[in-house]
Amino acid sequence: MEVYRKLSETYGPRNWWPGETSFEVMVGAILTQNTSWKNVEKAIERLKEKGVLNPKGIRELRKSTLSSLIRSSGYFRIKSERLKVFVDFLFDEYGGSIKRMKRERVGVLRRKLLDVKGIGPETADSILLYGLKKPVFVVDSYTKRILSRHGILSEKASYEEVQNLFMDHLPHDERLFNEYHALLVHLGKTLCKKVPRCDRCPLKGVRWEAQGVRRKELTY
DNA sequence: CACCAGGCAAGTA
DNA sequence: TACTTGCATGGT
Repeated sequence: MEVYRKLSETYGPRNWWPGETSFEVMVGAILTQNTSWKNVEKAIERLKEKGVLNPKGIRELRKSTLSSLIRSSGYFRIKSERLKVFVDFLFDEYGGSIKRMKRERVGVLRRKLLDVKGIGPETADSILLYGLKKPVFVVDSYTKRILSRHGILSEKASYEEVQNLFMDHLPHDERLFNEYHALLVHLGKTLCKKVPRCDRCPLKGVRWEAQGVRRKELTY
């Protein structure tokens, strides 16, 4: 928790996830796979202009048309297929209603999402946390990198392993998980890159013991 | 020019 | 299970 407090007081509220509706957040979660958010924003904007940024709109678009609208987000052929498969799932399971989807038990919904082709653990958890406000911790490459740089975990620890490290030792609070992950991404983007800038890192000297990890002084 | 960005699935051994 | 490759645009 000391890590969270430090990041929070340094960077302040990150206001994640940008998006006017739950569905918009879910679409963003798929489009941002291995892609910069900037490129996704343009695609989201084009979908809005066309008035199709809703379950019915995506469902009724031709795949080729959808591809052209989301071109800026990269992997556009694969992602148009993934959006199609996702909205089909939404209609098959919940009649196209996000509200009904939200009523599903988290554990059940997570497993169902993981069965959807094109939705892996990070996308599923982003949909749950940022789209539906469920208390699920999202792990991404920055999270892994930061933890491994600090010697907490191996660089190739499994997704669940990293996720459990947080969820086993933090209160299951949606707002905390939201802010914590957003802060880790911000730190990753600004300082914890391939060539790290540890001299400016706000976590210099901070301990992770509140994570349930044995005391470990960070060394820079 | 190279490298990266808020991953995932499919193929191979 | 563990590794490799394809997917693609746009910014630095």
